[in-house]
Amino acid sequence: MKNWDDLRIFRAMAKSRSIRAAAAELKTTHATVSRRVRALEDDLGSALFERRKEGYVLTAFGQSMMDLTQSVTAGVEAIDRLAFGQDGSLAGPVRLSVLEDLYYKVLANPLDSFMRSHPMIELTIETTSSFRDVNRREADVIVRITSDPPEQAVGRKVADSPLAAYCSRDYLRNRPVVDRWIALDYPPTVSPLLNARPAFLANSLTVVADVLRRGQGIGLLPCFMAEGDCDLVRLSEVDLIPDKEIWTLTHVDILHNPRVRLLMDHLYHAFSNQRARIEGRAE
Amino acid sequence: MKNWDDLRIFRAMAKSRSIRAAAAELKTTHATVSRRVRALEDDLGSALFERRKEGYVLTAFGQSMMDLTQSVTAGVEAIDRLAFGQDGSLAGPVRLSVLEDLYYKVLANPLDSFMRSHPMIELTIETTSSFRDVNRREADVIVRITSDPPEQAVGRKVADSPLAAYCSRDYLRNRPVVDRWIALDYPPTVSPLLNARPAFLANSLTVVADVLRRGQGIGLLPCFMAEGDCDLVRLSEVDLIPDKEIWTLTHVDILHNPRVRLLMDHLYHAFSNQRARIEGRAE
DNA sequence: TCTTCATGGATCAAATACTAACCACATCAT
DNA sequence: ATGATGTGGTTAGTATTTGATCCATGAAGA
Repeated sequence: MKNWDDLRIFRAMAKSRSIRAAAAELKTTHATVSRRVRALEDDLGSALFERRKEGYVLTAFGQSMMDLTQSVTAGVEAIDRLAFGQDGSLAGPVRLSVLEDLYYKVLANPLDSFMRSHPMIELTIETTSSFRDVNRREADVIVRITSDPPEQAVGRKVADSPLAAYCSRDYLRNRPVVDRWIALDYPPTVSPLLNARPAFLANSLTVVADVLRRGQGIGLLPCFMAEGDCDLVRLSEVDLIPDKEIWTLTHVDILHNPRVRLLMDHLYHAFSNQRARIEGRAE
Repeated sequence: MKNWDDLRIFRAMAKSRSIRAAAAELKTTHATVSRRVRALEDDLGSALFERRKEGYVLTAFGQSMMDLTQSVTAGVEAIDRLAFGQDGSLAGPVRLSVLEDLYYKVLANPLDSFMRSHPMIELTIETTSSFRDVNRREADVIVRITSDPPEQAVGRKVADSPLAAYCSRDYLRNRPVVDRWIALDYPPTVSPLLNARPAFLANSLTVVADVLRRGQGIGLLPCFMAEGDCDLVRLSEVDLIPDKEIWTLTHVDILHNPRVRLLMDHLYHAFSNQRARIEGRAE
């Protein structure tokens, strides 16, 4: 193979099945992707993709190629982690991935102080719903709400994240005989399911909380979302419902990087300080 | 990692421990190798090599890197073989690696006729003493004189290659009471060892045969080297000594390439036709 | 000692790859 | 229909990478 780097382009293209999407992922233009893919096909002597109306789709040969690039990619990812882990400097980048709601409700202040204490660390916070892969170093540290943390990752459970029922003071005052239930429809994060048919469904914790604040009904929320919110009241008649756990995670290869350690420690303390509230044991 | 292709340069550099040597292997210039290695070091953030008087030598980090590139290289090699095996065209390149002496004594005419029969095949014959690795597709087909063909390779044994004792007619006429022995000192290929202390040692079959032709003494040679040579006489008093075998080898991934098949078949027939002579059963 | 050879650094013109901008075409919602 | 959006192809100008060359240095040979 003339140019090993073409495999990087090939993989992006195979995954996104579109020249432009691959270009965006690779932070380049579609002209470059097009040219490099064609160069690779010329080099190998066979077509890798077939032009279809659904997009570029792998040929049988392309599929075999994709399988074989697996070990190449794994090697490159391991190299990236090795290099990052090797880096003993306190100055430099760390990337944190965290659910946006968790950032606002729990981590905003602690991360602010983290950045003040370590101004030489370039912290990138990626608040996202879809979780990043620590293997690929899409993020260096991940705060994940889950019940089973992934293999390969290392880290610690920093809190439980139970659910409780909340509503506004208003709603509580003029409470109807039959409660109106507001529910979250958002599988990847938390799954507060009810037998009652919900009157309102939203795929965002923020939206559910907002609707509850407006007095529209009763809803289940993770305690970190609602405890300490002066507009929301917890219904004491409904017990805490154990749900997910909160984990801080990283990869063993980069665990010894001092910036990763600092951030992991800081996160641990941030969660420790707020654990009572997050777990609904406030007051 | 910004550019996966830098790993190709890195590996060449690590193996040759010299910028210029790596450049030669990569068919580029030392300026490029120097730049790319530095670019990789910048990208990874740590030094890969240390400048010593013996040349560039891997740092501890570079050594770990080298280990991790193993799977990358293996993947790329598998890809190369897949692409070559995939190529169903009769027109195109095949590379054959064969010991120079074996080429002259056994394969010269058959390969000449092979090229005449298939003018669209670009046959590259690499006559070399050090054997090529079929895994890396340093050669597509290899004729190897060995007693244990390598794993991973596929092929067939095409002949035994026993040794016999030869000398010139001249020497035989004026034979001294104590024979002068001419011996080969060449481990990688054939190892005709004797208890008698040799009067002459050479590391080339051609040279040994030449010295024998000049009447300098008696020597052991593989039959393919001496049988049919009108200047050399076999000593009937010394029995045939079983030694190595001759194998034609390729990689399973490229076995179905039509050019590889044709060449393998042609080689098999070439050896079949001359088997009696090669195995010392001539006349 | 002096010469020869090979090594790697530095420089700049030439080759190459890249980006930005355009286009034509398809899909989809209005 | 029709305009908006997203796709990939093409091309011209630019930016980057490369290769040829010169240089200084150190090791090996005469």
